[in-house]
This record gives sequence, C-alpha cells and structure tokens, in this order.
Amino acid sequence: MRYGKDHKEETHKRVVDAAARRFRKDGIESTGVVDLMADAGLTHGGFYAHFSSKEMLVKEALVAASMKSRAHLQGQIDEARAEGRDPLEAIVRSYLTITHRDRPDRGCSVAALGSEIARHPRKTREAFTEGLEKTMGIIASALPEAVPNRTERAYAIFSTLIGALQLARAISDSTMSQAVIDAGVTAALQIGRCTST
Amino acid sequence: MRYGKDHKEETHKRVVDAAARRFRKDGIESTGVVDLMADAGLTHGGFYAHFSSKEMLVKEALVAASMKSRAHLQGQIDEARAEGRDPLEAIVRSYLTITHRDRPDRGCSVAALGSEIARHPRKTREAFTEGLEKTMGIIASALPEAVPNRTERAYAIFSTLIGALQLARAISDSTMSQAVIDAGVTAALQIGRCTST
DNA sequence: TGTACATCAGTGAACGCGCGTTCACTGATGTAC
DNA sequence: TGTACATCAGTGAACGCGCGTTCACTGATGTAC
Repeated sequence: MRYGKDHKEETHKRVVDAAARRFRKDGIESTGVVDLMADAGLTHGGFYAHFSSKEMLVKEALVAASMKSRAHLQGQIDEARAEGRDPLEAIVRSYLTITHRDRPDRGCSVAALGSEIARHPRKTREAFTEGLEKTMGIIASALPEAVPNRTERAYAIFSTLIGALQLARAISDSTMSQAVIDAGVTAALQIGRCTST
Repeated sequence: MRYGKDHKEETHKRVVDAAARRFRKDGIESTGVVDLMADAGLTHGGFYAHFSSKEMLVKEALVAASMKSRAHLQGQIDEARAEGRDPLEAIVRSYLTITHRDRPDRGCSVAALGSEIARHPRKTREAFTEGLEKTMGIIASALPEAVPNRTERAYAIFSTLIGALQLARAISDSTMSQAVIDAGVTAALQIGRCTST
C-alpha cells in the first residue's frame, strides 16, 4: 500500500508513543519488538524501517516521554501562577499522588525506569541527560526567587520525587506506601522553600 | 559426591550472595540462571535443588542484600556516635559517593533495582517491604532526638538518597552527575535536621 | 576391618518459547506515457 | 482518459540465540553388615 507523504512519520510517532507507554508499564527489557509494534497496530517486520535497533527506539521513547512530562510540568506551573497558588507545591502535589503511583504507564519515565536507564548505552543516557537538564530548569523556575542554589535544589527535589514514587510502588503495604508519598511531599516542599544554606 | 552436612547450606548462601551482586550490577531480568550459577562456580542444573524458581532467588537475594546494608548502616552510625560525629551525616555522606555510584554491584539494591522491584510479584515485594521497614527504623534512629516525625523523615531521606544515586548513575555528564550527588547530600541533611514542621 | 549399598549435591543434555534482527514479498497508490 | 510501471510502508516466515525449567544421570562419601 502506498500512503500519503506524512503517513510514515505519523506511524513512527505512533510506535514511539506506544513504546513510551509500554516501557513505563512493563520495563524496557521485558517489552519485545513484537509487543511494541502490536501496540501500534502493526506487525514486527516493519520495525527496522523505522528504527535501526530497539535501542534507538528506547532513546526516542525516552526523549518523547521527557518532552511530554515537561509540557505537563510547565502547564501545572502556569496554571498555579495564574491562580495565585505556589507553583512548586502544585508540581510536587500533582507528582506524588496515588494515581501516579498506580499508573506508571501514564507517568514519569524516570520513576518508572530510573534504575534501568543507568544500564543503557552512553548514547541513550546522553539523550536522557539532555531532557533531564531541561526538566530541572523548569523545576528550578518553580522555586521562590528568594531561594539560592535553585538548580541544585531542583536536582534534590526531583531525586526525592522519583525516589518516593519508586518506593511507594515497590512497597506492598498500602499504609506505608501512602506514608512514603506524604513524607515525599513534605520533604520536597521543605527543600524548595528553606531560604537558608 | 557426598558432602559434609553444612555443605548444601553453604552453597545456597554462595549462590544468593553472588546473585545479589549480579542483580545489582546487570539488573534482575538481564541475569540468567546460567550466569547466576556460574558466578557461584556451579552449573545451572542444580539450581532447582536450591530454589523453586528464579523468583524465589530474587526474593532471597533482596532480603540478603537488605540485611547486609542494614549491618553496614548500623556500623556507620555506631562508629560516628563513638567518635562524636553526627550519625545522619555519616550515613548520608557514605551513601552518596562516587564510589557507590560507580559500583552498584557492591551497593544499595534499592538504588540499583528500584524501578524493577515495583514490577515483581507481591510475595517478592512483601519480603522487600519487610527489609525496608527495618532499614527505615535504623535511619530514623540516626536522626537528632529533638526532631519530630522521625519515621516519615527517614522515608524522605531514603527517597532522596536512592533518587539522587539513580540519577547520578543515569546522567552521562560527569559534572552534572556530581552536582546531583552534592545536592542530594545537602537536601538529605536538611530533611533530617530541620526542627520545624 | 572389608565389602555392598544408599544417599544426594551437582552435572549437562534437552524441552518449548520468545527474543532482536533479516529479508523476500505484497499490493495500493502516484507517476509517466 | 486509460494503461503500464515504479514506489515503498507494511507483512510474515525464518535466522541463531539465550531464556527458565526438567530430568536422567554421576560418583564420592557415609552407613550397614
């Protein structure tokens, strides 16, 4: 079948988006090329017309997920600012929720894949790092202007957020899981607000 | 070959310890039963005389790694107390180091496997949770007595530590990686020390 | 004390299966005449 | 306007390989006589 001139590009995007979802849900290694293509409504044979290897799709999926996350983050910040609410509190409270804990496929790819990304090839980690740097800039921009070391605080806040979400997901006891989430909120706000140091 | 009466138990322990190391280095899913047994100097056929499934070994390896971590943690605290240093600072600073970042096989299994553990069966996560609770108790005991909500703070501190170490491992740029580690130290200490809230 | 046998930790071939990747093919459409 | 052909996104069988798991077997030692 011959298709319109944007058709292939659209299919490509569809595979990347489906992969971003699947990877976050089941992990990168657990998800095969067959599953990935099936999720996009295709058969596996066409995969290598779009990506030179599974690793290249991993890279693209991480970049796509990162971009989407930043857009969401920026949206939360803008909305909070428009309504006179604290933008830091807005992003922290919307990140550490039960919904986010229970729907990794729709959420943050760093929380979902953090320990796995560290074991991927340098090129993949470079793409990840690039996205992460931008995300840190956005978090830093949500901090009160009076606060020093905004980038470093953004690093620490994000560390707390992904760590807490991962623990909350791994913990089998729901009370403890909830407590970890609550503790994460308190601590992240504290890191972002404390004017000393 | 017939062996002494403790022989099998010793072999079992050897496999569990080797697995704990390998899992942290390469991930649980990436490591096959053949590799695991080879690391312990055995062939794969005997595996099921020791474990009813790979998942059972995962559970045992997580429990073993958790126990070892707690012993190390307690050692750091005792040493710091004996020398009149702050025990919280001792554990935070010994956790967030370049060495720990670069040697996941010898380090914290939560940082190395966090996002993977969340996808394992309930029984495995229950064993993990049990160990984690004890670890949180030890971290809480390192906090100044004047501080309220010690358990919640321990949760947040540990979240920050594992999140920062994971990011530091995933980031390809060494300057940024170092900055994340430093930011994690500052934040973890701040969470543990701030007497308000 | 010497021989026959039971034990059982560890061996290695084999099982079905899914992995990432390759490739000859299909067939609807756009283009050339 | 109608026909012949080139294009190329997507198909599905096949590749070698490693996975988790099973099982008949080995052979050094402890026990029974």
